[in-house]
Amino acid sequence: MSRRSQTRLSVLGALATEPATGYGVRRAIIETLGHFWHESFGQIYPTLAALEEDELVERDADGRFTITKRGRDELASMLAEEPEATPPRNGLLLRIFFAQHLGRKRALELLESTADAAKKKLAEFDAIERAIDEEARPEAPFWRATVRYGVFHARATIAWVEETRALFEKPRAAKSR
Amino acid sequence: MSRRSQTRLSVLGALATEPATGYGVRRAIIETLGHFWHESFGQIYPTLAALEEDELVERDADGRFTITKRGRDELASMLAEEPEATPPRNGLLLRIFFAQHLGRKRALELLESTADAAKKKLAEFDAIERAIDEEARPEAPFWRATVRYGVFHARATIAWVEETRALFEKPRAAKSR
DNA sequence: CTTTGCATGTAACATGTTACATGATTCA
DNA sequence: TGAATCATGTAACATGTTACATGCAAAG
Repeated sequence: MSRRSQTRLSVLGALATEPATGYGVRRAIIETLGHFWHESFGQIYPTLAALEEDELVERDADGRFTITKRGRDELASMLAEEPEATPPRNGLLLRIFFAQHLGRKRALELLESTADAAKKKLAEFDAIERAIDEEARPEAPFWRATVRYGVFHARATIAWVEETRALFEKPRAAKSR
Repeated sequence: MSRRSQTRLSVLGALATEPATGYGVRRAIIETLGHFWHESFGQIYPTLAALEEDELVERDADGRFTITKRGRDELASMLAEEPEATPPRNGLLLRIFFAQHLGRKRALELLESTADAAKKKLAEFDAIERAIDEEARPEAPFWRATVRYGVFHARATIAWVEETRALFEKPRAAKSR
């Protein structure tokens, strides 16, 4: 059962903040968790149906879904489980690892585009941080923590590119056969 | 076609380094890429059969697979593609984001176990770095780069936990930046 | 009156994991 | 002899994406 569905968790979490339609759940997830979570309609609608079946959510008169008491209990219990250790699959590192077959020039280009993407994210995170501060919701510390995670890791990526660029530019060790 | 199989890429890459049986491919991937890549037998065997069908690999007398010339070309071309942007699904951040429903104590425990795991990884990365230096292979700069990525990001996680712990322990002081 | 956004849903497909079946070889 | 490791494979299942079909309502 290792790969229990975290879709349920994300949907219940979204509804715990605010009742919404299926469409609205997706929008909420994109707007708030977009940088580190993703759900598609093909997952959300069947999940909502299953949650309703289990009486964890209810559909109100407007067609919006509201989380029930049992739903909140279930949410708390799912949150308490250890986060699923996603099997690691980092496409960037796969390419760097085999970069000998890619060539130095392309490898350097890959590094640059990685750094550019990280810098773009940093700017976005900065905007999100300010938005959270302005709203001053009770959830603010938690939301802020997720954004800060993004900031720390984007900076780590940029620093890694700096170091790695130097490593790749040195002709000494990086000569391919 | 956005979700092209990167299993092919990892298997071809492993065979470009050294011919191996299906079992050996898996072992090679675990030993070398284990921290940022994963393949299961259920993927490897059908992938090897498909690669053989496409004449990208050949089976030699001992039953080991060897990459062909076409296989090397295909590998180079796959490496040149932009890394797949894996839909973001970070179970830790999902829990942190909804941590209001989890409780402060459990949230802090989650932070601590995250930091512990990161510290353990740092030690492992350190050992791998030294092993790479000792072997002195031509691939060393690239292998080293992947490990260094892990180091930078593990450190980022530890630093983030430090900051976040403070944020959770006294939610009033949410002004730092 | 047409485009855009809201809203729901499904079917086909792609991907990937887990559990199992099977057998050979190596080594203590 | 018995355990561990090497080795191959498949079937059932879980998960998730993409493309499509459908329709309403608001805005321009």
